[in-house]
Amino acid sequence: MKPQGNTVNFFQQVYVVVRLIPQGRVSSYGAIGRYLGAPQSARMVGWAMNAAHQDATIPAHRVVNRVGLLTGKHHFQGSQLMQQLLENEGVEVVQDRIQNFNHVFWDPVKELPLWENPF
DNA sequence: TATGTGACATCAA
DNA sequence: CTTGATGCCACAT
Repeated sequence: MKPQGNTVNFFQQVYVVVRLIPQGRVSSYGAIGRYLGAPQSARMVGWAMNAAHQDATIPAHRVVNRVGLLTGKHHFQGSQLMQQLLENEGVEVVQDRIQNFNHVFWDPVKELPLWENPF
Protein backbone atom coordinates (compact mmCIF):
# COMPACT_ATOMS: atom_id res chain seq x y z
CA MET A 1 0.00 0.00 0.00
CA LYS A 2 1.10 3.50 -0.57
CA PRO A 3 0.56 6.01 2.23
CA GLN A 4 0.44 8.80 -0.27
CA GLY A 5 -1.85 6.75 -2.34
CA ASN A 6 -2.33 6.64 -6.02
CA THR A 7 0.43 6.65 -8.49
CA VAL A 8 0.05 3.87 -10.95
CA ASN A 9 -3.51 3.37 -9.86
CA PHE A 10 -4.56 6.74 -11.13
CA PHE A 11 -3.47 5.90 -14.62
CA GLN A 12 -5.08 2.51 -14.41
CA GLN A 13 -8.26 4.17 -13.27
CA VAL A 14 -8.22 6.49 -16.20
CA TYR A 15 -7.78 3.59 -18.56
CA VAL A 16 -10.62 1.69 -16.97
CA VAL A 17 -13.01 4.60 -17.24
CA VAL A 18 -11.99 5.45 -20.78
CA ARG A 19 -12.58 1.89 -21.84
CA LEU A 20 -16.08 2.14 -20.39
CA ILE A 21 -17.05 5.01 -22.65
CA PRO A 22 -19.80 3.69 -24.92
CA GLN A 23 -19.41 3.86 -28.64
CA GLY A 24 -20.78 7.04 -30.12
CA ARG A 25 -20.33 8.89 -26.85
CA VAL A 26 -17.49 11.01 -25.54
CA SER A 27 -16.22 12.13 -22.18
CA SER A 28 -13.97 14.85 -20.91
CA TYR A 29 -10.76 14.93 -18.93
CA GLY A 30 -12.41 16.80 -16.14
CA ALA A 31 -15.32 14.39 -15.92
CA ILE A 32 -12.98 11.44 -15.67
CA GLY A 33 -10.92 13.28 -13.10
CA ARG A 34 -14.01 13.94 -11.05
CA TYR A 35 -14.99 10.31 -11.22
CA LEU A 36 -11.59 9.37 -9.90
CA GLY A 37 -12.01 11.75 -7.02
CA ALA A 38 -9.60 14.33 -8.38
CA PRO A 39 -11.66 17.14 -9.92
CA GLN A 40 -8.60 19.32 -10.25
CA SER A 41 -6.43 16.79 -11.95
CA ALA A 42 -7.76 16.91 -15.46
CA ARG A 43 -4.22 17.37 -16.66
CA MET A 44 -3.31 14.03 -15.20
CA VAL A 45 -5.98 12.41 -17.27
CA GLY A 46 -4.44 13.96 -20.32
CA TRP A 47 -1.09 12.71 -19.19
CA ALA A 48 -2.44 9.27 -18.68
CA MET A 49 -3.76 9.30 -22.20
CA ASN A 50 -0.44 10.52 -23.48
CA ALA A 51 1.22 7.58 -21.80
CA ALA A 52 -1.40 5.20 -23.16
CA HIS A 53 -2.11 6.52 -26.59
CA GLN A 54 -0.23 3.63 -28.06
CA ASP A 55 -2.54 1.21 -26.35
CA ALA A 56 -5.16 0.24 -28.91
CA THR A 57 -7.47 -1.03 -26.18
CA ILE A 58 -8.00 2.53 -25.00
CA PRO A 59 -10.38 4.64 -27.11
CA ALA A 60 -8.52 7.86 -26.53
CA HIS A 61 -10.43 9.54 -29.32
CA ARG A 62 -13.52 9.52 -27.11
CA VAL A 63 -11.83 11.79 -24.61
CA VAL A 64 -11.92 15.50 -25.32
CA ASN A 65 -11.76 18.67 -23.33
CA ARG A 66 -14.74 20.21 -21.62
CA VAL A 67 -16.02 22.12 -24.63
CA GLY A 68 -15.83 19.15 -26.93
CA LEU A 69 -12.69 20.36 -28.64
CA LEU A 70 -10.41 17.71 -30.06
CA THR A 71 -7.33 19.11 -28.40
CA GLY A 72 -5.49 15.82 -28.53
CA LYS A 73 -5.92 15.09 -32.20
CA HIS A 74 -2.35 16.11 -32.94
CA HIS A 75 -1.19 13.16 -30.93
CA PHE A 76 -2.83 10.71 -33.25
CA GLN A 77 -1.03 9.38 -36.24
CA GLY A 78 -3.19 11.16 -38.74
CA SER A 79 -4.26 14.74 -38.23
CA GLN A 80 -7.82 13.75 -39.00
CA LEU A 81 -7.75 10.30 -37.50
CA MET A 82 -9.38 11.31 -34.24
CA GLN A 83 -12.22 13.08 -36.00
CA GLN A 84 -12.51 10.19 -38.40
CA LEU A 85 -12.91 7.71 -35.59
CA LEU A 86 -15.52 9.83 -33.88
CA GLU A 87 -17.54 10.36 -37.01
CA ASN A 88 -17.30 6.67 -37.67
CA GLU A 89 -19.12 6.17 -34.39
CA GLY A 90 -21.80 8.66 -35.25
CA VAL A 91 -20.34 11.66 -33.49
CA GLU A 92 -20.64 14.82 -35.53
CA VAL A 93 -17.45 16.83 -35.62
CA VAL A 94 -16.99 20.22 -37.25
CA GLN A 95 -13.79 22.21 -37.12
CA ASP A 96 -12.35 19.89 -34.48
CA ARG A 97 -15.34 20.46 -32.29
CA ILE A 98 -17.98 17.94 -31.36
CA GLN A 99 -21.47 18.98 -32.33
CA ASN A 100 -24.33 18.33 -29.93
CA PHE A 101 -21.67 17.83 -27.32
CA ASN A 102 -24.21 17.89 -24.55
CA HIS A 103 -26.05 15.08 -26.29
CA VAL A 104 -23.12 12.75 -26.79
CA PHE A 105 -21.35 13.69 -23.62
CA TRP A 106 -20.90 10.77 -21.28
CA ASP A 107 -20.23 11.67 -17.69
CA PRO A 108 -19.07 8.66 -15.65
CA VAL A 109 -20.15 10.35 -12.45
CA LYS A 110 -23.71 10.60 -13.70
CA GLU A 111 -24.02 7.75 -16.15
CA LEU A 112 -21.96 5.22 -14.31
CA PRO A 113 -22.96 3.56 -11.08
CA LEU A 114 -20.23 2.51 -8.74
CA TRP A 115 -20.22 -1.10 -9.84
CA GLU A 116 -17.40 -0.80 -12.30
CA ASN A 117 -15.13 0.85 -9.85
CA PRO A 118 -12.45 -1.67 -8.84
CA PHE A 119 -12.04 0.07 -5.52
C1' DT B 1 15.46 17.75 -3.68
C1' DA B 2 14.20 21.15 -7.19
C1' DT B 3 12.49 22.60 -11.61
C1' DG B 4 9.94 22.18 -15.85
C1' DT B 5 6.19 20.30 -18.42
C1' DG B 6 1.41 18.96 -19.91
C1' DA B 7 -4.18 15.61 -24.92
C1' DC B 8 -7.08 20.64 -18.77
C1' DA B 9 -10.34 23.68 -15.98
C1' DT B 10 -11.71 27.99 -14.36
C1' DC B 11 -11.84 32.82 -13.70
C1' DA B 12 -10.90 37.81 -14.87
C1' DA B 13 -10.70 41.41 -18.20
C1' DC C 1 -15.29 35.71 -29.09
C1' DT C 2 -10.02 36.19 -27.27
C1' DT C 3 -5.92 36.34 -24.14
C1' DG C 4 -3.53 35.81 -19.80
C1' DA C 5 -2.97 34.02 -15.20
C1' DT C 6 -3.53 30.43 -11.64
C1' DG C 7 -4.41 25.83 -9.64
C1' DC C 8 -3.74 21.20 -9.89
C1' DC C 9 -0.89 16.53 -9.61
C1' DA C 10 2.05 13.08 -11.52
C1' DC C 11 6.01 12.39 -14.36
C1' DA C 12 10.76 13.44 -16.50
C1' DT C 13 15.20 15.17 -15.96
